[in-house]
Amino acid sequence: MPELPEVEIVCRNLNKILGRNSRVKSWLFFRQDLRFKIPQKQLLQLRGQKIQSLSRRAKYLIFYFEEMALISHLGMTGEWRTENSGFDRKSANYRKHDHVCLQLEGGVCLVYHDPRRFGFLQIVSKKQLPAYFAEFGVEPLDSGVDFGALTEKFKGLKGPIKSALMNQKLLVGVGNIYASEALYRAGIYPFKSSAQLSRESYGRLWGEVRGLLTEAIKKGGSTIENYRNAFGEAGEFQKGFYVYGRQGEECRKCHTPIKSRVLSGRSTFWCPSCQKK
DNA sequence: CTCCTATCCTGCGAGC
DNA sequence: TGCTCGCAGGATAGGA
Repeated sequence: MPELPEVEIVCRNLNKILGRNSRVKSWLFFRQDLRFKIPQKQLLQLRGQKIQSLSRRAKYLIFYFEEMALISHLGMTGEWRTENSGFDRKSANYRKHDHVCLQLEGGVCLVYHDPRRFGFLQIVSKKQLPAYFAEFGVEPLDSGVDFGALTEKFKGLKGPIKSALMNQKLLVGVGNIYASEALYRAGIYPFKSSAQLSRESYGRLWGEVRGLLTEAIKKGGSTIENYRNAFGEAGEFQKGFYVYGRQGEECRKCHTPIKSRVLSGRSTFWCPSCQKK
């Protein structure tokens, strides 16, 4: 589920909830061995504190407290959902793989659910945040991104363009699905070397990345109107995929069968006619 | 340096 | 029906 659009949607939905109830009452821990061990003691120290704001950086959620920040990464299968106060392990709506419950004053609980446990929660001081994200690339949806400079960086790379597009040190938020989709939209062969791609192609690619992510946020957001029950779930956008998961099916534009091949261990999809070598 | 592989986990669908 | 296999949207350590 979570590439940039999905994390952005979770962030927006959580913000709606936190607008009303934002003070931490306490925490419940059902399981602590996520990707990293849950920092229980530090989380408990946040009791009584207000969540000042919640934002997204790359595929990470950041909850801001007085001195500290809580970082939440959803890994592959992480979800936050709401439950009413009184939720615990014995509640009827407790689900397998619910690991943490953040109880807010005012009667709402935020429950972190993550079957594969690739996600994590970390506490860092707010001062440490710039260092934490120092190695991360540009936000594709920010205004004022220097895409010319990004193009030059990409042109200095050796590997295939799809790998570069997924490298979070250059550009954040694009994962395996949106990489294939963006390259399709831009008419770029995924295995083409980053260095050999023309500046014109890069110009198209950045435009398509932004358009794609924006559109995905819009579609996901529309399905998740009833965010209190369903936020965190994938939206409608998968219906609009042009290539992802469509190997053997016809290209929506030219009817050529979509191909797929593994690149760096990740399934890669493209239309051999629309995306020429 | 850069690139690829394996790995952390559970669930699901395909195929037998 | 029930089993095994392969694969899944992230990120990183370690080897070549």
